[in-house]
Amino acid sequence: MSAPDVRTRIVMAAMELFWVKGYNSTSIADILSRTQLNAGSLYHVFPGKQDVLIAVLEAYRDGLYENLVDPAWEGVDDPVERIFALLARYRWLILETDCTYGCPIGSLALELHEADPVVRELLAVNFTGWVGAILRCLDDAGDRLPPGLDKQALAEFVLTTMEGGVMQARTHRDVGYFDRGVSALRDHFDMLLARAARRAQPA
Amino acid sequence: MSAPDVRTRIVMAAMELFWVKGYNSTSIADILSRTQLNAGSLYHVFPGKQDVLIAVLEAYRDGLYENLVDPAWEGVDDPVERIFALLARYRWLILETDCTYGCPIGSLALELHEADPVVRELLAVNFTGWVGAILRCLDDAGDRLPPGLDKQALAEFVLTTMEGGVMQARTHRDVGYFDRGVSALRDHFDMLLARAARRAQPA
DNA sequence: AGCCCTATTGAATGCTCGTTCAAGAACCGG
DNA sequence: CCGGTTCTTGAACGAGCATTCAATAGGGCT
Repeated sequence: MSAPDVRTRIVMAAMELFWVKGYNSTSIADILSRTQLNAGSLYHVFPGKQDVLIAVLEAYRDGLYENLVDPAWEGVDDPVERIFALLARYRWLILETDCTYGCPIGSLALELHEADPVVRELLAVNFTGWVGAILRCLDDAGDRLPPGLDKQALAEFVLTTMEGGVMQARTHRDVGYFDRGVSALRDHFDMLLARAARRAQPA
Repeated sequence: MSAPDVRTRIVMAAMELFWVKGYNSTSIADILSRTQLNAGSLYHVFPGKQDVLIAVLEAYRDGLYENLVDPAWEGVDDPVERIFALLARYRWLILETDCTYGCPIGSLALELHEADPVVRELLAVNFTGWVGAILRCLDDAGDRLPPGLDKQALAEFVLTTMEGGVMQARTHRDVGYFDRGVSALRDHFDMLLARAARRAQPA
């Protein structure tokens, strides 16, 4: 319950500000006023603004399960349903933000056009972590999915569905765009599950 | 062959700069040096920077078929193949830019967090136009697709696949992410076409 | 108390940005 | 060739930006 240290306060404030305003549109002054710190304190901990971004991306990477995946999977055991539970969590975030929600990683990935290699690598790692969580579900689904299915590709496709749905929902300010994307993915899974069942049934 | 007028030169330069560097990272000075114009000339035509953005988005909207769709569809008549021909064009763009390609509209949609209503509407209209082109293909495919299929949703799903694939390909600097997304969408279409054929065959 | 190292303060710096505007050039109808 | 309008020039402005740093405070050790 003790006050978090300076570094943590900065990272948490920057996390939210980068998410709401984007990286370039967030000034150091924004972070300072939000954290009630002075410029020197920030620059004592971080060499520069980009290093704050790096710390934010590391925080997303390290908090993936704790902050996003585990809450979404609470009370959901079926591996396939876990995938859609995670997507449902994003739907909730969209509603909670009046359809202004944007995936923090996706937004940063598209905003930073000439990103430093370290930053780009962290963006990629964040995507890989997310896809890894889905991949775990697909592995757990075992032979309910067709044999020979490229599970890595399918896991990436789930991320694609989320990112595309979030992007369109925000642009149109309408969850329907997200819902229809998830619905299409659901059809995709249903067809895959049906195909696997058809092969398994006639033993 | 005569030199294009000032407005056109500005819009064309801004189109490329916004695409390469993003909106916020492109300065008026960038546009001026690229067009060899002076500040006064730009401000004589446009009230401000945002109006340049609006003109750029209108140009994308108005040039959708001429600059993107028609070239992609040249020599491709089958409506379903036209969808994948359009995606193939994006694949080519990704390769042409060494996997740094980003959809101009998608990038702007995620970069502009607190966008003016006019700008947001134009972003939405651009998406709608793109989806409309896909929808036309789906309609042309007629009863090759299952009856009762939500074609609007499927068309949006194609956009989702493109945006998600482009985003991941760029972040990982690897076309494979785009290819696997398209491949998953191909599977999706194959399964839909097979389902429709199964229903039609046993007359 | 005295010392040293770490942490904080907040004004100052230099830069870039979008935008303005008075002055002048180019154009055109009569 | 004149008068009026449109377009261009390019310096100037003020605001906001990331970053620096000398001065100061705090905390732990002897």
